[in-house]
Amino acid sequence: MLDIQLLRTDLENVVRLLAKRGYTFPVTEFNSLEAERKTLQTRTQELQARRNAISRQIGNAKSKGEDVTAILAEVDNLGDDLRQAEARLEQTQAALQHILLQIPNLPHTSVPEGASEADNREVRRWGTPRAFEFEVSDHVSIGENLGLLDFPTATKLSGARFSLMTGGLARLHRALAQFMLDTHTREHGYTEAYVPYLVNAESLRGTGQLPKFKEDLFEIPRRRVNSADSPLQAESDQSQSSGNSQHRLDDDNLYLIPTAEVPLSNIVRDKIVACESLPIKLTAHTPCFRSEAGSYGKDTRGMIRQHQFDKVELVQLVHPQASYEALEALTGHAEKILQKLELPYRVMALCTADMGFAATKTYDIEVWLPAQNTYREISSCSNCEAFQARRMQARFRNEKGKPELLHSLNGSGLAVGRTLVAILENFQDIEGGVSIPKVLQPYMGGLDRLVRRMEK
RNA sequence: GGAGAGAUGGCCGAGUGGUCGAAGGCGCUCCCCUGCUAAGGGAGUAUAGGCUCAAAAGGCUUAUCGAGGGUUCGAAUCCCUCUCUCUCCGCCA
Repeated sequence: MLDIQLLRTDLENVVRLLAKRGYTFPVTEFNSLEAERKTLQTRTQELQARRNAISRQIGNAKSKGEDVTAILAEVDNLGDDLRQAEARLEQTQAALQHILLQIPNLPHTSVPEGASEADNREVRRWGTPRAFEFEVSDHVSIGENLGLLDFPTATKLSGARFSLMTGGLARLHRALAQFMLDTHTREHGYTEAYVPYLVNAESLRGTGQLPKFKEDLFEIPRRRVNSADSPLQAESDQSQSSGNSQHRLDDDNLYLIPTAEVPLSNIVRDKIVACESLPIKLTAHTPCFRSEAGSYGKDTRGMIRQHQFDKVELVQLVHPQASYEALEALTGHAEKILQKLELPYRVMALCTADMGFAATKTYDIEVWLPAQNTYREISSCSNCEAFQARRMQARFRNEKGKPELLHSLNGSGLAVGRTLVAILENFQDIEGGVSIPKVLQPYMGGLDRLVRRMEK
């Protein structure tokens, strides 16, 4: 969420910056709502002040045993006026809030301007793609030929975009997650966390998935007893507006996390942490769930795009002055994993058009996939500045002792499934085996190669 | 799932309709006193808004006592709904 003060004082600049990322700010609507808000708020507060003053007067008079009927007559119609003003103000503020929650973050000055992902800028490359002396297979063929990857059965169990791994492949998957966690906790100073995989709407609003990207999420409705058949309940239900109770019902639902960024970042929601406790660096290995609505036909083969995938997430909550430095460091932490695994990759600075909703600046890390003969995203590292912190009311006590919004960053370190894909494809051999990167071998009980087991 | 008890500031805790953003204590900050230490005295110490001001300072003002709604001129206090926490019973990895 952007600072509404900024919209009031420097709207022109905000509109210009948002246009860079292809977002058209509803200027007229905002201005008229804002003007309305101002009038209504002033009037409401005046009425409230009057009510408070008169009530105080009544209290005074009563304590002295004086007659208050004269004063009471004075407030006769104040109540209605006030109620009306309050209701209209609330409506206007809700409308403003609605607009505010839909506005993406402003791009940082260092972000390349662009119209599509084609305008992303390569920052650096690491490693050299291996030259194969045979025709490479993709991870699906490799995994299936090993007898360790089974999409038809996964489809039987759940449907499209799920996968089933067994044996050495399942273990390799687990080894990867362990290896990543160990590296980040032991070498990069992150604290490991175990987090809920189901979160409430408030948390998702905090990190920016709600309200705008609801259709990307898996929603778990809370079972509620229908109280309509209980006459006692039904009666009390009528006292509430139906719109309100509907709203509450929605808000009560839980959602499967699309990324551990949500639970990790929301740890500081509604908190004011001590300045000395920054930076807070957290990592967690979790499954992630995405409905992938709107990606029909994209990456339908294999485990690149799944409804459920594992990821080791990195989150940092930092002092505002340190956030861009932290973004470089965090990206480096994710890169380190690929380096240790000896997987070639490149780092892309996303252009204004390709960045996520909450980010001011994002680096994507793309790993080399021989079968696709291209680099594919395996991590996305973003600085959100105060955008999420403002939604979450996540603050720290600054040097002057005043609460100030902190900056939040997140990045994958890394997507486990895609890393597995990269290993299968980059380390395949001519016999259909896959050698296991050195750093993973201790996690595999010393195993150095996946091979097809002889059928008995 | 059943029965009960709760939710107040950084923490503890008082407050059952009026001047309460909230007593008292602890903690913290500053000042005073005291060779040092210990003890003592004083002052301060929530957050988010709005209006005003060129800005800062300041001034005026609103909201917030788990959340939402209601009653009332007036709600931390009364009523309703929900959420969460704790205790006991049952069930369970």
